Amino acid sequence: MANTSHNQQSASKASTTQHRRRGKELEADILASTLNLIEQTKYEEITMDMIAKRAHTNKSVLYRRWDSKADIVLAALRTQTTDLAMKMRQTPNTGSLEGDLRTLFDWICTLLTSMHYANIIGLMRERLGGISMRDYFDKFARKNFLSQMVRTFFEHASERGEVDLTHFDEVLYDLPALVLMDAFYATDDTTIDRPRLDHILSDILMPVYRPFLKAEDREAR
Amino acid sequence: MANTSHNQQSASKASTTQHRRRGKELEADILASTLNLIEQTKYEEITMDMIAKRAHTNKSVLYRRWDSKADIVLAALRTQTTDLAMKMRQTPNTGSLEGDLRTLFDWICTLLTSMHYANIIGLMRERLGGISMRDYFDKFARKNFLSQMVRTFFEHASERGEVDLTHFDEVLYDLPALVLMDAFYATDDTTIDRPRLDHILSDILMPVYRPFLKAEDREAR
DNA sequence: ACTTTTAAGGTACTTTAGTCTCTAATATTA
DNA sequence: TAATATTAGAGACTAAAGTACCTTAAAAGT
Repeated sequence: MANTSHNQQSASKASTTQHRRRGKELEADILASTLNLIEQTKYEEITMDMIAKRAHTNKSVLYRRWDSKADIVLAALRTQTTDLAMKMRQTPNTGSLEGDLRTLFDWICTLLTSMHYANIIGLMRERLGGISMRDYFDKFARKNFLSQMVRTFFEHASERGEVDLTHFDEVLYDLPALVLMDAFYATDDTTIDRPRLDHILSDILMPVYRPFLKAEDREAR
Repeated sequence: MANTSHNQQSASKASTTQHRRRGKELEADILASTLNLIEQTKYEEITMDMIAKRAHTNKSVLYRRWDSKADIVLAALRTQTTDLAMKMRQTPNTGSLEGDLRTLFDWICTLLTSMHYANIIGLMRERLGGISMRDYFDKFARKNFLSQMVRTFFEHASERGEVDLTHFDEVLYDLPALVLMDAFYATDDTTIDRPRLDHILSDILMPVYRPFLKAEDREAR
């Protein structure tokens, strides 16, 4: 959305008409440039000056909007996942917790095998590894697309009376993201494919979630 | 020539005899100083020069032994956990997987409530948050004390014929560390106490591990 | 139209991780 | 004891994140 509306007519200094960008327009351009960079360069090799230069603006402007390099990169990334969430239509609602989770994992699988996102694991491992644990946990864990979606599934399940969340722990919403993160980072051969994802869902996540299902819903499997 | 280098010996401590430390002796002093610093200062506020100065040595010496700030801090931390492992005697071997895990969690609980380690959560959250995801996963995940110990439990259980690891996934060794990490970082009220730990073990970890127990061992709980 | 306020552009500065290179003390070997 | 090899000490240097401050374009208000 709001794509490349205005081009930088004259790339160099000889620009006759300046059209100084402001507000959302400038912000969108900066995030697009950041995303563009992170698709080619790993996190620690990106400099704020590179981002500024590519967006034809300047470091001060960046720091006026975001507090740090991690902030701007994560913000850029979030535009992408939000975009992705759009493509994937809205939150699944199959009528059962396990069904919703399977749909989500199908999406992830599609995402991982699709042309455009084929290198997303490499991206996570190589390009985003420089992000700090604090930035990850403060700005990404539990705020990320995946964890939010899992939380929603449980809210829906709770409304349906499918689960009893009396002894539920917040950690559990984040578990899929954590386990996938660990698998992405720590797997030497980077083949996170459908069987592996199926296994993670069936043999790791579902055994944790199943005890929270009310008795009558537990017969599955 | 003509530099004023020799005034340095009287500068810091009136040490008449120089005794230039070398090898392991120097290394131990540096790690002790690092640990000392990290007990008072958060990771990103520690500078390599601070470490060097406190150890009465110099940055070059640090970089000759370790590749980065993360390296040296994690190395210092590892001396501590190794030390802790000593205090805790060796790896538990109660004769059952669940027993071993419970012993481990008891240790963690003791550790968390003991005077000296009371602020270890704060330490993790505030002092080590600056470590990058890459450093965490490359140098800590699956290499840490906890994950290694869990792996050992499973090896013992496998030798006893208690578990069947045919469909086991490496992620599972790291799961306790991951879940605790998430709980430590993402919990607003930082009370990771015995009930919470019990809950994490009983309601999150054991449900994942139990399916790998052979049928006859599964009656527990 | 004119003034005020807001936000972008630009540049120099500070700090710290990490590198480089030279000198000096100590260990090793002859 | 003397030559040689190691490794510590010292300090200058580079690069990049983040800050400070000032100038300039363009809104918004009068």
